[in-house]
Amino acid sequence: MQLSNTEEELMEHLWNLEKAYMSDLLEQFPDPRPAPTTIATLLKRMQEKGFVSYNQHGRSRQYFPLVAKTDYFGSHVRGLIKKFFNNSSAQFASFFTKETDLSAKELEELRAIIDKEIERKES
Amino acid sequence: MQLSNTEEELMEHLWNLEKAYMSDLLEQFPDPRPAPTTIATLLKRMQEKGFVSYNQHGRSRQYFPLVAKTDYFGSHVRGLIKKFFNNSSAQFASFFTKETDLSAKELEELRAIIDKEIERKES
DNA sequence: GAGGTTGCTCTACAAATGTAGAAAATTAAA
DNA sequence: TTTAATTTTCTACATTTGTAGAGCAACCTC
Repeated sequence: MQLSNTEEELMEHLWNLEKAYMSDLLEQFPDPRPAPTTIATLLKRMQEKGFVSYNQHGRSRQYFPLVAKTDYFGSHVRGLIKKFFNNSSAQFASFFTKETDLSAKELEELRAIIDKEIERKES
Repeated sequence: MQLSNTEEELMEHLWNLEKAYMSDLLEQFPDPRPAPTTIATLLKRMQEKGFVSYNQHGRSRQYFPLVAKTDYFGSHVRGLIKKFFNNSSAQFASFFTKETDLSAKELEELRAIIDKEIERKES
């Protein structure tokens, strides 16, 4: 099952913190903070969906992600590519570089990454 | 407002066809086809959300997208980048190349694209 | 040890989503 | 022209999402 939008936002915070108590998570939200019960509900649903677990640490729980950000994100992107780009990563990459307006520096950086990848692949 | 998942799928077909009658759209779906009323409902909602319009063409309507795929997709990706990569395209690109397991050929292709972009930028 | 604070579960409820039947209107087909 | 298929609107209903109060248990504080 998929995370909903709000759940995803919460997950982001959890990925950043790696481990967190309710209060830590609550703190992460910008000012008109959601009610603590809202966060609690979300965490519960996320547990049911298998994205989050916790360690009972004294009185309360220290939550942590069960799914790595890279995994989650990777499958997300693959989904997009499949849906919009006929499953062609290169087609996507092409679109991406053209459309997202990378700076010269970013482009250089990206090329370096790719070169490294190519090298890695060759060995 | 955003398209929901099913709406997005339908939109995909519409982008592919460019213009389409109900029946054309219905045909696009793999076998356990949704009921025609389902498609109709979706189209209606998509019109309300401003993603689709139509020309009354004789008895029925020829639907067409109001939003270009590249625009829709671009803002989608930008959203992801913002949410997951701290708004850094390069960070995203790096992740992308590392994680999506491009083939050697795709990597070469991608590098060519980037080189071209760099060139374009320099001029 | 009485009262506030925190974190949790349970319950609730409005809005959005996924799905489609009923019915009307139109048209194609026999 | 009677019948059958097509397209649309309306209505409906279960599920999921966003949001949070009520209430309870555990703790902290004086």
